[in-house]
Amino acid sequence: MYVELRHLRTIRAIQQAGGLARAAEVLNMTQSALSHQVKGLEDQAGMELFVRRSKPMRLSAAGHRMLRAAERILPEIDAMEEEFRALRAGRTGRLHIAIECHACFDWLFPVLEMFRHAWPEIDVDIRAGLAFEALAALNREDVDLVISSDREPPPGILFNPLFDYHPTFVASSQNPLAEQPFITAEDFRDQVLITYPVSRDKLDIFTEILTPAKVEPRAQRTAELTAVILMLVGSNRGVAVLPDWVMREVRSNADYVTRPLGPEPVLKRMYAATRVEDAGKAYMAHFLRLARSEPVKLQRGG
Amino acid sequence: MYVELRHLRTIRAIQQAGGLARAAEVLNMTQSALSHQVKGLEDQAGMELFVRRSKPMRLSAAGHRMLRAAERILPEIDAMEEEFRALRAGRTGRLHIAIECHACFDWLFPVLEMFRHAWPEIDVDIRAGLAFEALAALNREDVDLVISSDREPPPGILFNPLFDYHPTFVASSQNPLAEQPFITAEDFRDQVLITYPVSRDKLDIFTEILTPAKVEPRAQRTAELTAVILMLVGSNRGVAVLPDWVMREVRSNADYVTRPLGPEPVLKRMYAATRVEDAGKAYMAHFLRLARSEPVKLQRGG
DNA sequence: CGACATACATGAATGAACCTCATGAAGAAC
DNA sequence: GTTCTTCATGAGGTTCATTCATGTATGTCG
Repeated sequence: MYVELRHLRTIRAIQQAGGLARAAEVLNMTQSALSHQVKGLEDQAGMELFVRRSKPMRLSAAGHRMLRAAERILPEIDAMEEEFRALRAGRTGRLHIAIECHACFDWLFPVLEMFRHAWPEIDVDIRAGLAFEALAALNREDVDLVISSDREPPPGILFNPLFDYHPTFVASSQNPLAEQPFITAEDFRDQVLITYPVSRDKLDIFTEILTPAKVEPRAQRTAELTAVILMLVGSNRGVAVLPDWVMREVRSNADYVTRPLGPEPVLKRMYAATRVEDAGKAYMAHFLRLARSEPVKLQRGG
Repeated sequence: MYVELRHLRTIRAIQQAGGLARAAEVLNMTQSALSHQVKGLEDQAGMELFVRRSKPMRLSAAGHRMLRAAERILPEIDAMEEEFRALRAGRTGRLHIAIECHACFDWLFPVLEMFRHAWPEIDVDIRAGLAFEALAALNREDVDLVISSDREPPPGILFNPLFDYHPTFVASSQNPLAEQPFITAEDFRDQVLITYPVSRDKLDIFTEILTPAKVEPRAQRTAELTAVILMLVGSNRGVAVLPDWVMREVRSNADYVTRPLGPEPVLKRMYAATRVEDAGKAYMAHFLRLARSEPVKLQRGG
């Protein structure tokens, strides 16, 4: 039994138009075509879908069952097609974001909140968990945007610069290092380093400082949340290196000291990686604009 | 955009099989056919539904949207097709019943209850309201069975006899007519007659007694429910004529008297009208068997 | 790094499915 | 009874999905 949407449309049209000839007009076909089609469908179904005793033919019991299916399914199809039209028009789309940078939650949430208001139809999501191989996921279209500070764009991927930041040292004000004007790799030998639970090549402190200098901290422990890391640092259980914008709240707090990594301060750039073919999309451009300006405002405001 | 179920099946198969070639096997087509089809579908959609950068091709964002539609719609179709198979096999069907005879609720409910257990898949319903023109509704396939005591079967309709019954007079034991051995038309001249709220040609007392004798009762009032009619009769607010099986409960009650209509008792036959083409159906035969035997048992049991 | 295997795309040809046209039959309306 | 409406039917043409044969790109293994 090979039912097709065409058949469902026919069933519905005949019911609504109250007859085969009228339905044919609605469907832009000849009455003959519809008659043939109904006959074929009834052959497939193995039973009569219409009662022909009275003249304008009417649905039989079985026909009513099929009408029910039609009335469930066809609106579903219409909705999908409407969504595709919107998709083509660029009014809607998907923005699933992967973040390689844990601390980015800080500014990403406010940005997404603003974005959602401007583009309510866009399917927005943050996909944690696949921090690994986020760029591959971008290529596979598992996600549509990756927040990253990598630098070598693979082919087909665009790295849109967002803003610059300083990976910044933070410690308890009781920590001896609080005396120094800046912090170097060697200073970490005696420290417990607190980081996000991700691989070292995703952590600025390793990629920029420790790994090049071949220095290993005394110990390393991890915490998921920025607030937890700062709490541990505040109680002098260790030191951390976080992007400067995270320091907003602790800079005015006497329990903490923040210091640049030195001697010359490390400067890194945050990127939003997208597929090149998404570059032209209006909602994508809007998101990038927000992601460029809002974090900076937050930073200044703090 | 002419989406067809074939396309939805394709989308789902490619997703499940994890690739076009494998999906082609599942769908019993060549890989080439599927490739052409996907291309056509993407032309229709106006965008790529699959990502071809990596080798086994995968759904794009838009493709995922279509997959969602497929996963909603295809089970719906499968369910319908399964139902049609069951319909062809006679395991299922529809049994919508119209009753021209109000008092028939009494035995119809127990019968339907038994029937539902034996044929749980049959779509059972009682359609009140269209007591008028019930036979026309049967022809239009609005209903599948009509409980009636008419006698002239229209072409295409089968009148299956169920059982015979006596329209029986019932009154309060305080009513003077309680003295008589039987009741005639003339006896109603001084009585308030209580009936169901239907036209006179559906009421035995009129068709069999009063109309032929051209007798009009003193007054007529109506009540929907048998229990209400009996209550009114019991408090001597009027008299009624009901099928004998209804009297089951009141016959042993000293407040009531029941009398045959006379001089020779009126005998009527109850029928279940069906379409001739439904005659062969197993569930229909089963229902008729129940409707023949159960009311009689109820009558004896009472 | 080159050879081989795998996976998808393409083009022409075939054939089935669907549509139209012309016409017939059977109710329904007058 | 005549006429109008409504659906059915058959032949013929066109469209469109599928197949076969082959090309191309990607992934994999020695």
